Amino acid sequence: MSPLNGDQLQIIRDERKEQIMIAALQIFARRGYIGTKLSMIATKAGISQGLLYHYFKSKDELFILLIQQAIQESIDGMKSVYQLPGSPIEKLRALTRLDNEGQLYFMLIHHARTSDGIPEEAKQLIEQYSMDSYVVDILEPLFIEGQKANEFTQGDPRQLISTYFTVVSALMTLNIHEDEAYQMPEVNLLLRIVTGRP
Amino acid sequence: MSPLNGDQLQIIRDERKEQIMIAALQIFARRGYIGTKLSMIATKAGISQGLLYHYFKSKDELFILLIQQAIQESIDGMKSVYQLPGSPIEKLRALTRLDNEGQLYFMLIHHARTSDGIPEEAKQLIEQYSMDSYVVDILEPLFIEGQKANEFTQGDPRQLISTYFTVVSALMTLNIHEDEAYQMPEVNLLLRIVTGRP
Amino acid sequence: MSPLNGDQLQIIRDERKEQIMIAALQIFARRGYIGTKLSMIATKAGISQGLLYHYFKSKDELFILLIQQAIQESIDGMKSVYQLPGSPIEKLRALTRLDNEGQLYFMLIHHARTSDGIPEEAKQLIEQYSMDSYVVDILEPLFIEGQKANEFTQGDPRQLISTYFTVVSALMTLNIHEDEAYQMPEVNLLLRIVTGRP
Amino acid sequence: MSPLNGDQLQIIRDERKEQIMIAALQIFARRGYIGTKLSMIATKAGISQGLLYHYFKSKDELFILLIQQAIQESIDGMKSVYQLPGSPIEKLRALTRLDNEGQLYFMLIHHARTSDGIPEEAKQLIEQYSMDSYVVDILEPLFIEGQKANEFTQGDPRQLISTYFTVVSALMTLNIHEDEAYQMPEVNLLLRIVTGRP
DNA sequence: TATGAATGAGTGTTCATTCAT
DNA sequence: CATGAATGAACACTCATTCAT
Repeated sequence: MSPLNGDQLQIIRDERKEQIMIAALQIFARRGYIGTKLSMIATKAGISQGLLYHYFKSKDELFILLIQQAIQESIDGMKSVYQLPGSPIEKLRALTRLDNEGQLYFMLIHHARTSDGIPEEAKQLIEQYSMDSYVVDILEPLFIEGQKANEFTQGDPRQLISTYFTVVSALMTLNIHEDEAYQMPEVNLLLRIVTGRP
Repeated sequence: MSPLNGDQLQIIRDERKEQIMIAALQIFARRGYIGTKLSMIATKAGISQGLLYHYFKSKDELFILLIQQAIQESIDGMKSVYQLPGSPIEKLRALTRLDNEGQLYFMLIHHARTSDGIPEEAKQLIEQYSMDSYVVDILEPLFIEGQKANEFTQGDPRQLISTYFTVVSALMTLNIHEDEAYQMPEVNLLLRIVTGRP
Repeated sequence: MSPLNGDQLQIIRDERKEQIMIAALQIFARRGYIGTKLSMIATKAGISQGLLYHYFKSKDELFILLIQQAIQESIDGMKSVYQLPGSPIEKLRALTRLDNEGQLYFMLIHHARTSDGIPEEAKQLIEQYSMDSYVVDILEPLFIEGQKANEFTQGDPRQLISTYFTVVSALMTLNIHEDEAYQMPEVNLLLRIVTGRP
Repeated sequence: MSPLNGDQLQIIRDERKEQIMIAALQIFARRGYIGTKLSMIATKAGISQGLLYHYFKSKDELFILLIQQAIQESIDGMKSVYQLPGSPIEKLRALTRLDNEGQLYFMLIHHARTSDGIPEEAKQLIEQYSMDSYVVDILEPLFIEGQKANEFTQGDPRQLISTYFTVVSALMTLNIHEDEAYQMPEVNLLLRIVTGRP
């Protein structure tokens, strides 16, 4: 009945898949794996629950794909820091102000790392993507440059990255909830960890 | 004539109750409210599931009691900072190194604050225990003293406390998982937020 | 393109809902609220237990809907007495011979009135539907007419209605069980309460 | 340790057993078999739940014993009608005004007869105690005498008894609930069934 | 492809019954 | 005898997943 050719169909399929994943990301990131019901995702994506299973084999698969995407986006984001303008400290400040989708990816990873009860494969993906092998590697040149320029405090740059990244990562989770009580700290206060200056 | 002395019975009851709450704390803190099944708590406490209901009316009640305890312990912990020896900075450093149970309480509160699906009463308890009214109030004298002694950076002490506490609080969650990847930062690095010095 | 026409779907839904309610009525009426397990209803309706929850939010809701229906049917039945042929005494005789479904509704109400452990809302519905405000009001003209025609005994018609209705109502409960021991009385014997004649 | 001899112990035992049965009767009669929890009986009897099992093997046994007692008391009550003073109609009027405990027994039997889910043995006891073989047999001489004295309406006395007894029995259930809506009918109105006179 | 009805395994909770003291 | 802690087999209800249409 449909005159659409194979390619067009594939494109529609991919768009629909992307649309579902965006909806899923928002809910998984805020509610965690167990707290997320497929009905929520379906409703947010504007489709029926059954249709989810035409695109994803299971809740697990959908979650794992999101984790993979989150890891990839996160790595890409880190790498793009070098394209940002300004001095090392300015680059880092800009990196710290992630856009909303970036924050969701952070939260998703943070959640997957700190919760029990998530799919085993997701756990393993997260483990592989350890800070040492990715984030720290990527940011090391920036920090070394910053230290040379005397913008950053001295000491092991890898440990500095690790600490800073951990703090920022943990704070994302709070920020996304717009929780008045946990006031999102001033970026400048956080940067003190790296700069060692008021 | 009575099979067991009333006092003895009460003591046994209290011990058993405490034993269940300790088990529950460990699981709730790590897995969150929804992710925690009563069967897990029962198994961890070494009792049957049904017995839980001799001691607690419901999962909600158990959770709420834990939240109350967590808040109380947290407040007490904060207040005890003034009994610690040393200068303001040394007091704060010691406070930051909480014992394991303290960390679990932190995680529990952190979790309750950042998750959906929590019992309404628990939510409200957490709200009442906002940083402004408790933590910040309690720590304000310490920070002002630190600023006078020029150990702490200048600026609004309340904002400083809020930021530092938020960061430490968020990091507790990671530390408890003994997650090698998220390396628990050096306390000294964190203190830079407060001291403004390397 | 849509798999099923919206109207068709709604019809199927309504039929299925009706089918469940009929099954539920039979079991609730005989076994009472507490004595009725959802598995019984599901089995009788030929569906799975989980499916019940696509049509009714809870056991309570299902029960309350049945009570509402029972009250409505009961009122409608009373009102229809005036469409029946014959003299007042003949009309009343016909009304006393209710069909099977009518009897189930009577039993349901009877049960809800005389049992503990019923949902609060159901209790309230029953209270509102007190004899005074509905049944007695509706039947009063019939009884007054019967008294004028000298077919009914003299005295307060409202009290007469109340008594007669209470007796018939209580007897329904027995009849439904096809209990040989409690033989359903001859209608004529019961009518003596109203007529005051052999 | 106890200096009590065997007989005294047995007496105490029997008293305690009776005390439990009285408590059980009140609750079973009002709430039915399923609706009655052993904890309710224990509380009402002022003993612990466990102690129930020193006197009764199970909930079923307790219920069955009560049914047996109810049947026996009911038969004895019927028989005692002949000791009452007055004419047949006055005797019947007095019988209809049962004391509270008698009403509870009626309700218990009524409940057991009209509910599903009660122990099989209780069901069988009730069946054996059919009206034909007991109640009707016992009351038949009274009714025949009443008919001879022209106090009662003519016709099959056994059917008359059956009807009257059924109506009274069903009404007990309502009366015990002190339900304003179901107004307990005037005894005189009920007696019309038997007398055929206003 | 798309729907939503349908299923069943699993959760929180209750309660008759048993048991150590 | 007497207690109340302890158990486990239900029960009401939820939700990921399947399936007929």
